Amino acid sequence: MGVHGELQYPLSERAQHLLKVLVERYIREGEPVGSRTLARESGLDISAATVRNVMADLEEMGLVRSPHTSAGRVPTVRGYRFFIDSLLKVEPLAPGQVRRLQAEIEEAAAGSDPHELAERASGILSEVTRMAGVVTVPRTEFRSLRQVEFLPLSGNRALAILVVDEREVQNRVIETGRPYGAEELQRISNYLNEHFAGLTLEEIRNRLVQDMEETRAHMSRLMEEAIEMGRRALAAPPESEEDCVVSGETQLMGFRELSDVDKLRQLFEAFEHKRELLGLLDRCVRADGVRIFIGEESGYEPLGECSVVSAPYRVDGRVVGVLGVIGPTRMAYDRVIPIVDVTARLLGAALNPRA
Amino acid sequence: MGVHGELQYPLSERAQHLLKVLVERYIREGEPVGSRTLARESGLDISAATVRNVMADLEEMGLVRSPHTSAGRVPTVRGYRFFIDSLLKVEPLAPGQVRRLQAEIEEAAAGSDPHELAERASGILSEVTRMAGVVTVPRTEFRSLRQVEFLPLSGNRALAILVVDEREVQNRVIETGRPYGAEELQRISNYLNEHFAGLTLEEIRNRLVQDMEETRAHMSRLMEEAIEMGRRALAAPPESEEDCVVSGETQLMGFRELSDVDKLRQLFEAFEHKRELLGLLDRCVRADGVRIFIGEESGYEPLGECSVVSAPYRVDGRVVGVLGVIGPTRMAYDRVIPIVDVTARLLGAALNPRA
DNA sequence: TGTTAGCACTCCGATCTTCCGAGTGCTAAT
DNA sequence: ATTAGCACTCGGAAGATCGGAGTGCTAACA
Repeated sequence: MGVHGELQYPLSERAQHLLKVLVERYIREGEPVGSRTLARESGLDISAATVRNVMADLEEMGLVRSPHTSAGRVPTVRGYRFFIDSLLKVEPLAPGQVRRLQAEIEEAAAGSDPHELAERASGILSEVTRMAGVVTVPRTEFRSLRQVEFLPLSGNRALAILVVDEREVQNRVIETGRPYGAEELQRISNYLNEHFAGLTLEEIRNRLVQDMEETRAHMSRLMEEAIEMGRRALAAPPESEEDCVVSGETQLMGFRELSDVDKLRQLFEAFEHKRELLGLLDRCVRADGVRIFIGEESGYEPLGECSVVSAPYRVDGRVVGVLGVIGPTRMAYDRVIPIVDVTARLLGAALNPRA
Repeated sequence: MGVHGELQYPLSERAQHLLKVLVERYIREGEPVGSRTLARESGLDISAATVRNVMADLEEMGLVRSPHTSAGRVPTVRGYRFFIDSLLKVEPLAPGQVRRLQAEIEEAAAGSDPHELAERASGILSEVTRMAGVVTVPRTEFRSLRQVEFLPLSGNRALAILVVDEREVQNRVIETGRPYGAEELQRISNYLNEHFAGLTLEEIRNRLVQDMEETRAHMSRLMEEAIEMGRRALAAPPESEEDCVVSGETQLMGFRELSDVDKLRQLFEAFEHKRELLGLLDRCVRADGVRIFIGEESGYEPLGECSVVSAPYRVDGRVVGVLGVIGPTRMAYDRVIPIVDVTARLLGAALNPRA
């Protein structure tokens, strides 16, 4: 962080303090802050007129603006940015809160498939922040295959059942080129289970390609078919709109700044087109911790009045998904940031293969 | 139909016609209809004053009302009811439309699990009606078991995998009382598959209870365990909020009558608490065809300004689910009713076990 | 008896005005 | 550099006005 908030001119201690108080107050009250109020609130022994001078500077730097001549000031996107990067100090979440979250996440993780888990996690985020929660379904690439089964279907199709990691069952219909009988399929699954159970899906995928090329010469018919079948069954499923779960959108209807039905509609439509959201969230997988997009920073029009606070979550040190919270730009970042941060860790932990 | 719309006093032909024209016009334009307009629009050679007299009658009977002294009239719930039950004639859907729907439904049905199918169907309904679609996930009670497998999990738990009807795979974690090994479980599934594959889940459930009681005496250990395991694996899953899928809620934000953010919020919150919706939809499984709830008729406050047009869908003659459309009371019933009707049939057909 | 023209009346909503308070920018004094 | 003072701006709330659409009622008419 920090790189975003660089300013041409350094800001005096006092100006920074005033900006901080202004943003905090605006977040709390939702109304433009006037010089008088700010002078009083700041704790500094300073007159309104002085504050006005400072405000003029801040305005020139693009950190605040006034909605009209005779209103107070509100933070601009840059103002929020600077506030978050340099002024905000985030308290760690109270241990009690952490425990509560942990309990909820673990309960959600017990015996739900990944999609359901994402739903639950998103619901939890939404409930505790009173804004919208968003969670991507955890990637299963790096989790290990426990067992695979094939069942014949009508025509040249078969049903592949993958059991991953004790918990999750994926099933896919695959084209087989010709009809296979149950026993044949049984032999194929035996072969695959023998050779690949315990490896991660990704490893298996690589191995399959490799085996195919290396040993093509002295491969038995069975092996060949098994490998082909495995390839089809394990082919990475297409990125789906369903990989991104949003919930608690309704919460956003409570905010003044979103009381315009048209804006609201745009926003909600955005939630339906999850592909864009996915793109946005993807941008934060490289970041190590919490990443924040303020208003237009997301580069996504309908989120103009909103901020996204997001964090990747990991299993075994690998990023397998992203979660976050979407709310009005004017949100209590100091409260939301640690929540997102902790939830990401907890979700990762809950996903870790058990002992 | 019909029983709802009984009136104390019979309505003259002319009054009925005027009511019909009024409702149609109101649905089209969304604004109270005045006597002058109505006189012109009715096609009858009649003066505005006469219309006013008729209106007074209709108002007394509670079929129309005026929002305020000097506005035109709008239909009341009873007015809509009478309109739908007695005045509306529904054209069957154009063959082209039917084919389009059919194509979409069948595409959706191909290789999706029931939940996904419900989502897709709901999406289709929403898209074609430009209102919100709602679909309950089809019950699997009456579909036949194809195969069952058990895999050991850690602790006293096992994973049960049920393959139902060629297409769908359900999996559940069950408590087993003691740890079981893979071979043991294999024998148990073999036993169950041998005896029960091909029967419907419900039949199996009954048989299991029956077998348990009848043959307790001369039952082998294996049988006993297999039956107990089967019982657990097939136990009816609890009714879940997820059994009801709503989509396209956003569409509702376009309607004038729902432009109040608070109302809208209530409505959207209602969509999140699907249990109530389920209750409402359940009330229409006994009806044979399309059933309509107008505004307060649903008995569900947040739907006050909305109507629900719903129909059960069947597989093998049995109702396995309900689908419908939710929109403003002022909706084009003549268009929506056949769509819901046809979609229900098509969905049923698409769910029918293939040859 | 049912229909119609005429008329006085009501009420909504759009438009305009007024007015107050909050807040600003600027200037001059400290 | 800071402050008090002051003229000025602007938004928004609270009326005031006004036109139009539509009504109910009455009296005349077929």
